[in-house]
Amino acid sequence: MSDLRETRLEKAAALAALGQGPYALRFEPSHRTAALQQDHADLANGEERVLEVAVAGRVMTRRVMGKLAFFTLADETGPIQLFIEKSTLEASMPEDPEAFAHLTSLVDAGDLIGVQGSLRRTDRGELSVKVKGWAMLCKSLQPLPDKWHGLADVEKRYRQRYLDLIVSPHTRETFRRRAVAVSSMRRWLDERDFLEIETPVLQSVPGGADARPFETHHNALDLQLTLRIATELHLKRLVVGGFERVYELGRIFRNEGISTRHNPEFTSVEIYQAYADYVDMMVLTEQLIAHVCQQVCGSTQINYQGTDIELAPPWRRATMHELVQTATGLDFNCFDSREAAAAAMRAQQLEVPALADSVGRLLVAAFEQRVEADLIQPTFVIDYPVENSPLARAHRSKPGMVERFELFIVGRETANAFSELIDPVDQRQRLQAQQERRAAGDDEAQSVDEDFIHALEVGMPPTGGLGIGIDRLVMLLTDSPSIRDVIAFPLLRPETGPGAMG
RNA sequence: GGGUCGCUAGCUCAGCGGUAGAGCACUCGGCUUUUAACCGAUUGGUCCUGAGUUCGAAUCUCAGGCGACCCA
Repeated sequence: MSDLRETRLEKAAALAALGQGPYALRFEPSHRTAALQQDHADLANGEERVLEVAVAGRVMTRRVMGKLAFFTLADETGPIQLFIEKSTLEASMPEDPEAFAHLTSLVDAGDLIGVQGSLRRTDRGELSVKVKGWAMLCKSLQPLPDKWHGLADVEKRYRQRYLDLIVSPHTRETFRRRAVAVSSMRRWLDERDFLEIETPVLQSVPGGADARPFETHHNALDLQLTLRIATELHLKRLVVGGFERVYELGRIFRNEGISTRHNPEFTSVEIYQAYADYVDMMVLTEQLIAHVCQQVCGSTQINYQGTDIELAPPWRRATMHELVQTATGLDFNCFDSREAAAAAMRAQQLEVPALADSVGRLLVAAFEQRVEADLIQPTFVIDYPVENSPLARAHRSKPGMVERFELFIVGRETANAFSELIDPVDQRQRLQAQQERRAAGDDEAQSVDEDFIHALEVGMPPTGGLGIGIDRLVMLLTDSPSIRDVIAFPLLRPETGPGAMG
């Protein structure tokens, strides 16, 4: 390992002695490789094209055979072969009579080089740059991952993502798609007069979701602060302030476990539209996600882990009550006590969580156990019990319920929306009930944010609000099984011990 | 938090109670149509850690560490 590094440092010194860097200031490529591959697809085997090109990239493989060598050079768009002939190279580089020996002995796989030459398709049909000049751009001191197996160690893929990106075109494509998803989402919202306004990450009262926050401290004010667990309460303050369409797409932090669907920091977009309700938000959700899917995948029909998914609107809408009744035979409207519901659930071999202290919470428990995982095609699950939704408005016609939906795709919660609660008296009671649960030991329960209540007392228009988990959406659009596949640098335990990489 | 599996050369892995192995990579030599190039040679090890069983442990047992997958 360190032998390889020593050898490469020696080669770097040899290059420096030849006036070749090894860390060049700049290089001007004339083309990217994918464009060359595409534009010269018609070049016949063994033919050469009268065209001088300059390309830059990383040397991926080397095959040296006497007085002829083949390298593959990859730029961001992909690979192209270098056809390196001793006689040609040395005839066009009179300043270095050993140009071929230098190129083949001082350039290793992993180095970044620039080459210039003409285009030639080899007898075996590989489009190549026939090299007439070369320059070292950056000497690499570390080996590339195994050229055949790649980065087989999953952990190393996340820990050293740069290596994963170098050797895995699929990983590059995933992050390219993520960028397209985010930018097309912003553009769609901007075109509809939504304003993106940034709200604080550092908060003294975390709110807007049931989750444990990360804690931190501001020295100058000697103030305990938490990282935000949602953007909801500040975006609503902006609606109170008169912005009728606002959103924020950004990072959220929740102090919880790590799984294939959870990373402690993740990205959400929250969208608020004044004078709208949750039915309007359903339409907005399906339009927005279908649009993003079209932009990213070129179609609204996609395949996720072997299952075909159709994202063209309209999507199925079903109440939580109906879904649970269909799946379990239990009609939760009929239960007049928690015990009655619990007994009926046990009769169906459903687990009855001790923390679920009401019929509504049991309904949610039954939903999670028997329905959620089977909601493969996009489905709006509508009308939730009030107990679990302290920021959603009471249902217009169903007592004990709120106007809320969650969007499920491939069995995963992907979006959450309400007709927002704008009654400050009701809101205070709901948050106080949460605070009591908190005092009783539920550390995911919410607290009372007095300034937020004050804002509601100033008056907020009827508003529809929506949150979408960007990471889970990107997983869907990139066919990724784990959230770690769509986060460039997912949280990992730091490496310790003598081999630690920092 | 529970279960299953894994940890041996830089990488991918074999070895499962008796001298530590292969392929690739690296280094050196050869080679003008290769693309996992090929041919030859040389390098390269805290077998995750600790304790135990044994004449003898990479191998068996126990504990711990780290990771992957599944479940909650």
